[in-house]
Amino acid sequence: MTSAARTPQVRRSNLALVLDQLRRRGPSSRSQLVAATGLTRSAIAGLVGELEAIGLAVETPPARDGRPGRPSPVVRVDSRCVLALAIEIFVDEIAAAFVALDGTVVSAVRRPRPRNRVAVAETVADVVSLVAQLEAASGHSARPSAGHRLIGCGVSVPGLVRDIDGFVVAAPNLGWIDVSVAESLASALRLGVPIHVGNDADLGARAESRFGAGVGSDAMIFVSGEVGVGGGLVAAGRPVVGHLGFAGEIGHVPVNPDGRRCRCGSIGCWETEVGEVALLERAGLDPHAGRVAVDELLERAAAGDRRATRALAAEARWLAIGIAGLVNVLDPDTVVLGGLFSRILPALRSRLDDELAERRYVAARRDVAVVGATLGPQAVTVGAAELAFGRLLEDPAGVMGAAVA
Amino acid sequence: MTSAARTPQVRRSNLALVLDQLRRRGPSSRSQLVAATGLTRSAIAGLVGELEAIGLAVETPPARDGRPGRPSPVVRVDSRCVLALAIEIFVDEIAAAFVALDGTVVSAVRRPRPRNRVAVAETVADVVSLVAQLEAASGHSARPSAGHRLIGCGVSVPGLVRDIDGFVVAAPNLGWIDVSVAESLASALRLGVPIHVGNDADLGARAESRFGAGVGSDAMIFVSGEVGVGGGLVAAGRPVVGHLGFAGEIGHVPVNPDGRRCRCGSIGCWETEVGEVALLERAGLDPHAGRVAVDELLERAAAGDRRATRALAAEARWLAIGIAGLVNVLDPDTVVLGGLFSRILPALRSRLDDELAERRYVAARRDVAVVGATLGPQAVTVGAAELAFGRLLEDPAGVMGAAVA
DNA sequence: GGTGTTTGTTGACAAGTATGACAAACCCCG
DNA sequence: CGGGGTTTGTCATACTTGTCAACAAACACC
Repeated sequence: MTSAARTPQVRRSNLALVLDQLRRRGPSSRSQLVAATGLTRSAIAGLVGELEAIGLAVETPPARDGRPGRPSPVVRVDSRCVLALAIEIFVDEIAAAFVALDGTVVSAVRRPRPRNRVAVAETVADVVSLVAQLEAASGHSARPSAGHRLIGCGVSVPGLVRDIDGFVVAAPNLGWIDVSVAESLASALRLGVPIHVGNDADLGARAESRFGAGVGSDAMIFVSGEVGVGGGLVAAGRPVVGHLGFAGEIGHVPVNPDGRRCRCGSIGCWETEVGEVALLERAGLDPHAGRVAVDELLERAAAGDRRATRALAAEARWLAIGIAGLVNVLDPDTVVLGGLFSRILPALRSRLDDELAERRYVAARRDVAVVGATLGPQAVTVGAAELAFGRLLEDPAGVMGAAVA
Repeated sequence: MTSAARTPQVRRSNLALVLDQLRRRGPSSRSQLVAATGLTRSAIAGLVGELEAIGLAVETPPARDGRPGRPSPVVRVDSRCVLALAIEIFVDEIAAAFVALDGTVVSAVRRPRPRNRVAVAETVADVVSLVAQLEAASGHSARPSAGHRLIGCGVSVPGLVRDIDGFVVAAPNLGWIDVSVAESLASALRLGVPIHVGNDADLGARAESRFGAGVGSDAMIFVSGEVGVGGGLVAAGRPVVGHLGFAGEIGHVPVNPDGRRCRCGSIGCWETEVGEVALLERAGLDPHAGRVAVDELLERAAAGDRRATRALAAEARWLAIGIAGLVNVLDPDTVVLGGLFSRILPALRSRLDDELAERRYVAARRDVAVVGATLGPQAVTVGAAELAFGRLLEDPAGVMGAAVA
């Protein structure tokens, strides 16, 4: 409680609370909202009414549930009125999507791109054209229009993103250093809405925490394996961003002091031992062949290939070493594995569990669920939208213009 | 904001806010409180009046500061009215103290104990006698009395403590497993106030964050080196406890997969490479000789002894490896070194900085201050009291009985 | 001693939730 | 089909809390 609870804050906070409940628990009856929030029936009536008036919620006639008493109308998040534009910038691909407030992806387009076309200006130009394509494909406009209102834009970048202003301090895989992506995109797209930038793994974590494998967990770690290894943390139900917003760079935790030099300059970072490159190298496959090579590896292992099996075992061991450290530091109840790791999880599940049990401090007293991500590649999309919705979720009436009769 | 902002909540929250400000910034004028909280003069007047009425704050006549305008009375935390009883259980020592609401240790006693007398029953008996000694020495009573009111009791234990109920799940150095220290102490001491139990490093972190080297930091890591290595985390200004309360067990992060077996059962835990035992062993000294041996080591190193210097260098290297990992994961603005580490920090400062710079991901873009703890051994005392004051700080009027004319 | 500035005090006001009475809508039962 | 029991929405009212504006008090400065 850093800020004072001034009178208008009360309304704002309760409005946000109701909206949050609706998003968390899905469509709920007003009486359920009363029970969940502790507010009175009249207060809930007023709050729901306001959410409805500003176009964030809709009430549907009560469903007959067979229980005595007057049936309570069902309130749900209005998934048609407001949208967020999610933009994802990866090394070999860019993507754009419209996402509704309830986390559903309304429309999405993605486009691969050559590895030699990742400069900032080129990327921005490509994104502009991709957004135009998205508008054409979806029939929606990214600019404020009648039916659907664009509320914000979230951008995913594989790099260190400063929390306060979305400044990209470094994106090694893109060769970016000190880039104001938000400003560039703002002037190129001219959306008229704020643009927020976030780290891809952080956004994935946000999405999994809200809509995916981390639902219900108040202390979660998201471990995403792609070319590099990224992560996002949730503590006390909230994303951990750290001082500048760089929290979650778990790929660069030193795990092997006698290991290989990492492209970050350090030695024995976790991502020199786990992830696509390390896995494929150990299996004797082309380390830069991407997803198809991983599938090949899994097939070989399933067929009993010795080298493939050993590569997976090594991956499990190093994965366990890193996860054990994170678990001991952060004591989560859930560890969500995303990207590469969720694909190979079935193949190394038992080995991983064994290694983990051996390395967790007082392992017997913990119960950490290590699970695969459930949103797949949509996680980053939804997370970027979540970032864009941030202000709206904190102050629904303020953002929507609060003009209520 | 998970809970609804009901009407009385507003008052509670603002009361807590004012008290928090007074503790954070020290004695403040009412006008300073107005500026800091954003509340109006009349609201502050009411809140300060209530804090005064329930005995948590005192107003003193304004000091002449030479500026125009009506001088504003100075409000300070009343350090006489309420006390917390802090009990510290270490391997070779137990301690008890009365701590005031402003963090000052009013009276303290400590007593060494033989290593073969650490069973739970023995410890509880010793604590009871120590508290009696404290009462005699201080003239205060641990039971509710007229002048000073005991508000709670905080207990520090070197082990895994479950957050919700203070259940000690494991304290390896004491040989404790699944002990309800709170219940045992409650029935032995009969204080009439709630007893809270916490991990020693977590409590030290709390104290350093509030009153020590971490003041003003909203993302801090506290690394405490004693026989083992413990830690406490602060994110977004709040202690990170994790799912069960076990967060901060940084001593058991795997840092050396080819290292020694740790007493926790795992291999290559951080505390097998740093801490008193590792340091003394490398220097060729008795690893269990304690503080005097460390002093001896520091003297030798200052005198140019090769082996001592090398032991310190190794300590710096492994310390940097662990800290770099934590920094990359949590992105703090401050790393506070406590216990052993703060004592040897001057001797390994430059080496540590070099090693850190080499291992931090995108090091140039970060500015993390690595500093020594400032509270010394009092940190745990103050932290335990802080834990005991917890409820009071969240709901001052509710705990104090709110009888205001 | 007057003026300007800052701040505490006071009472009227506004915003929001809580309360309680009442009506509506459902189930069950006869 | 109608009455009793139950749950819930609605409405008017009360209460709590912070805000606002006017005024008085206490200081520095001239």
